[in-house]
Amino acid sequence: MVDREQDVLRAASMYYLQDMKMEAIAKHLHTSRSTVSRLVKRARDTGLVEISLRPARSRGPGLGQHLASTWGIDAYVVPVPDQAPQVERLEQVALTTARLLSTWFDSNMILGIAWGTTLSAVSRHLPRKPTRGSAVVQLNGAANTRTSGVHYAGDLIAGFGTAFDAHVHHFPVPAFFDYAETKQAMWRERSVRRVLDVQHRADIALFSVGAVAGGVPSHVYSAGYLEPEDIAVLDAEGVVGDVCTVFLRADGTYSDIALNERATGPAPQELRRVPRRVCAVAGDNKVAPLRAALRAGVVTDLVVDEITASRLVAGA
Amino acid sequence: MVDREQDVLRAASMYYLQDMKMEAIAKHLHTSRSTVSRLVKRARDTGLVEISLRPARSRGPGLGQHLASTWGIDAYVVPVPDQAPQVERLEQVALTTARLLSTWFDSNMILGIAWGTTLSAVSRHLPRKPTRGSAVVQLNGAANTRTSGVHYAGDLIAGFGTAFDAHVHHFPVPAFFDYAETKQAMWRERSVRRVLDVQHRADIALFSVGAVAGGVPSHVYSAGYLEPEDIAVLDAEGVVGDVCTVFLRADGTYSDIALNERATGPAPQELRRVPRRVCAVAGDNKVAPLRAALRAGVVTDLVVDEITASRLVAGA
DNA sequence: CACCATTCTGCACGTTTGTGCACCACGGTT
DNA sequence: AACCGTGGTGCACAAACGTGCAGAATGGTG
Repeated sequence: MVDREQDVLRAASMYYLQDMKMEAIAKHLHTSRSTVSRLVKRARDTGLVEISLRPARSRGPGLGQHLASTWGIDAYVVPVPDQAPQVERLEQVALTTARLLSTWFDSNMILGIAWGTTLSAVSRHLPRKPTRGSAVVQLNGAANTRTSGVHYAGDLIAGFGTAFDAHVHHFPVPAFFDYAETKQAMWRERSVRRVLDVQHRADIALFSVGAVAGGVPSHVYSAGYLEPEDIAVLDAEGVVGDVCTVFLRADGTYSDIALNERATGPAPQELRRVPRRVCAVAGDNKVAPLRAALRAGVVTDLVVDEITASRLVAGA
Repeated sequence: MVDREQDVLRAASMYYLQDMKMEAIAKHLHTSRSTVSRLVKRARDTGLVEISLRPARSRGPGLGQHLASTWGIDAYVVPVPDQAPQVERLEQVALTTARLLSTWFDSNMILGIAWGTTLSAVSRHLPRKPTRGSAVVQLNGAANTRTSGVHYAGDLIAGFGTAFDAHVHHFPVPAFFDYAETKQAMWRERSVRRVLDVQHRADIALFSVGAVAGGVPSHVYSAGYLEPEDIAVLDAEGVVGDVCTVFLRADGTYSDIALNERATGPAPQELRRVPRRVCAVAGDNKVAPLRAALRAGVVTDLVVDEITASRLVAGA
């Protein structure tokens, strides 16, 4: 066979665009129906076929529409069983996010990503969609006192990179500096500025929110990034969670929180320069930080499971 | 049931985005599997679900890629059986065009359309996709010496209008004026200017090409729009076909063709102001005019069947 | 209230699609 | 040349899906 991929394309086109039965396609391609089934599956897996739903804002009333109009965002509410365990909710949200992302991201674009439990789940579900001239950039540092974070955040970013055939830009700094002065100093270094520059040109940012308290603890609070006294200070300040390692209060404010001077992620104000800012959230303990993030205006596209969404609306 | 459409959405989301079996979805929705099958079908029919293939330009070599790189366009080559009759080729191209169009067109956009056999076929395959604040505008007149053209072109445009819930703007002029002076005069009228103004703001233009000679004769030449002496002049000028009633020579030139002074459609130069210009073509006799249209640079997105595409490439 | 028309539902069945398996073709190794 | 691993194929069966049909729910009308 001269060109295998050509058949994948033809099969997909005939199947999805022209509603032909696999039987008929098989005859056309001089092969068996089973092979056509496999060709079509392949087309889906390699991201050649994109299946998407129109976002909530253009639809009738409902949870999604409510979120959309209340916050002025596009909301994707993922249906989940009524008492689904947190893990499953996370998994479904991650799957949906992965698909949406792969329909949005394309050649010559730059994707900025944070890291954490949610993002890691997203990366596991990414379909492969080869692009050209695109890049993936890490939005905040990952090193802490115990590890360089290279493996954890590195693998994560690499996952996005290979899914899209994108260049990857790592951000080799700790999640939090110990001294704000070090950050100031580093931010003047050209190696760091290069990464910051790529971040500023990002077309899409993908992140979740971190919760200070509750069920599945965010990496930020559990992996030795913060000292006990830091956490005590956060409590005192009324912090409910973070976006890209920048801490937020319940009302969405974040300036004058001391720790943010030492954080490496983009503050909401900077983040808002990215045209499309996708936030994927699942979990009861993330309701409060999610509301804070919405108030801070950092979200343009929200992917959230039904249960979390209804708690968000209810507790408003 | 409080909200029927909500279930359509949930079902589609679970089925397409989360790969759940209909059985499982049925349990969630407290209904039967058959109902879920119907919900999902409805989601497809109402355009809530969009299925699309990545265009040729980002893919490997092949007919589509060749067209894409030769002409700098996005090409969608529709696979058809080797000896498919012209009608079937047209039908398949129309189906694919209809789908693509409905993924591209959205709220607050303006769609300009020509008319003819091909466009009529496209309108038959349009899925319903309700939008808000959008409009459809007729690009060229349709009246001739025998009918006002209102029914033919009118129904066609209405079809697009209802598919998208869009306002429709008719263009109540003949396809060709008998005297160029009349056109000049009419173009100063405010009723006409209003339509021209909408045309100028179009985000997408949809048209085919007309062929002077051959198999399925274009409406333009067969429905009494032109007098025999007009056609003789066209032959003498070396005209191979038309785009929106503007005639083109094989090399894509069109100025100084007398008849174009009396045509009502936008000339290539004006047409090129529309950001996305979709051309749907099927049929051997349309190869020459298609090449002329490509040379004139009026096409950004081409939908064409495999056979026509290969003749285009071959005879270059 | 009774009536009809319309729409929706679940069932049962036939159709369409997915996949484990055995097999074959090919290129690289020993 | 014999060997082996990888990736592809068709078969046959199992799983998943679509749809005609008959009956239930809904919503006007007389």
